[in-house]
Amino acid sequence: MQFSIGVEYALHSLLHMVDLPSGKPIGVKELGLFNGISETYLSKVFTKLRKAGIVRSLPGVNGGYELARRPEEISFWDVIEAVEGASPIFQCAEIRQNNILVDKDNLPDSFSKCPCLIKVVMLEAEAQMRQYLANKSLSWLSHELRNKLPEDLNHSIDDWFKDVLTK
Amino acid sequence: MQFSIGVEYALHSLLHMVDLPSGKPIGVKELGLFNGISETYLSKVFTKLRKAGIVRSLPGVNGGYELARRPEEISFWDVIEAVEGASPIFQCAEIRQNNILVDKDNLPDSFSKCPCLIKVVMLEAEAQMRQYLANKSLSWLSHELRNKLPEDLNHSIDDWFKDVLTK
DNA sequence: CTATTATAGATAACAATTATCCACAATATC
DNA sequence: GATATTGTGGATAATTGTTATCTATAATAG
Repeated sequence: MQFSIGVEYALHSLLHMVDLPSGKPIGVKELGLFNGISETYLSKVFTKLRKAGIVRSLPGVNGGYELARRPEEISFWDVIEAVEGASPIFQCAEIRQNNILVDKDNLPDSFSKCPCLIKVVMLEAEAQMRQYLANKSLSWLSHELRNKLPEDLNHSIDDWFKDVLTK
Repeated sequence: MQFSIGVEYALHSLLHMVDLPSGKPIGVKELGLFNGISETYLSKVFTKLRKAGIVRSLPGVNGGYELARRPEEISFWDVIEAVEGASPIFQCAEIRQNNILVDKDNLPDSFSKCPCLIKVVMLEAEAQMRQYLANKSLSWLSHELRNKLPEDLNHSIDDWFKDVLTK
């Protein structure tokens, strides 16, 4: 049970879009090159991010993607949900209905009234994780890394993107 | 991204082992039949549960499995970890090392000193979920269901297992 | 008009999950 | 001791999901 690698691609890419000058979209090609990851797969990931309203696309020459909202308002969970889809981690298969004592075509009232308790526990556990991730924003991540990475690396990164955008 | 169906199989099966008389193991065949799920796959799941020390096996005629610890001391998380394995949900691929500005064979100090911050966030999020699940025990689940399910269904369940064990 | 970029669909390569089968070891019962 | 039952471990098949690529198309800046 794992998150898709697409989540990691998305976060590492979106991170660097925080500080780009507005009105200057960045292409999937550049983001893929910068991160050393598959460009074509990354383009699929960005299509999902766009459909989720996290980024905005600008087709055509010098086009690309830019953040569709302020980075304070883009959380880790927003990104995960966009890339992974909204379905829960624990997909209850309702096997209680397979129980030998239960008639599937005529379920007892207690089943329609109460959801499977195991499912309830799992969903609540997932909600705990979700809450934590919904409180970590892209802008927080960006600031933390500016503080933690060495000055010169931050500088090289800034320069690289400045270079690419003025090509 | 989803938990294996094996987790659901395990929880639904272990649940009914809580109230069995001690010294009376129950077979995978019976548990599979009772829950209406694949017996052969369930046997693989129980092998994992045994290796994790959650159940104890007794081979031979009238053999089967029984809980290896008190149900108060078996948590949802114990079961998940046994079935899914202990590897984290977010398997950081360290793509920061692929970065075009980074020499993979000569990583900057900041990389060896600090783990990828995105990974740190994800692991902490998983820890939130884990903590919740580590606090829900098999005995809690069993008691809750005894209260919530209708009297007659609880009774039929008890009868079914009593029947099977005295065959 | 042309080059560039995102979009969408098809599809391939690969990996993981789910499920089954078989040979074998252990054990209760007769 | 013979036999039937039950777990064990390995091999494998069927199915599904993930990751990655390619192609054709639409949009747009210059």
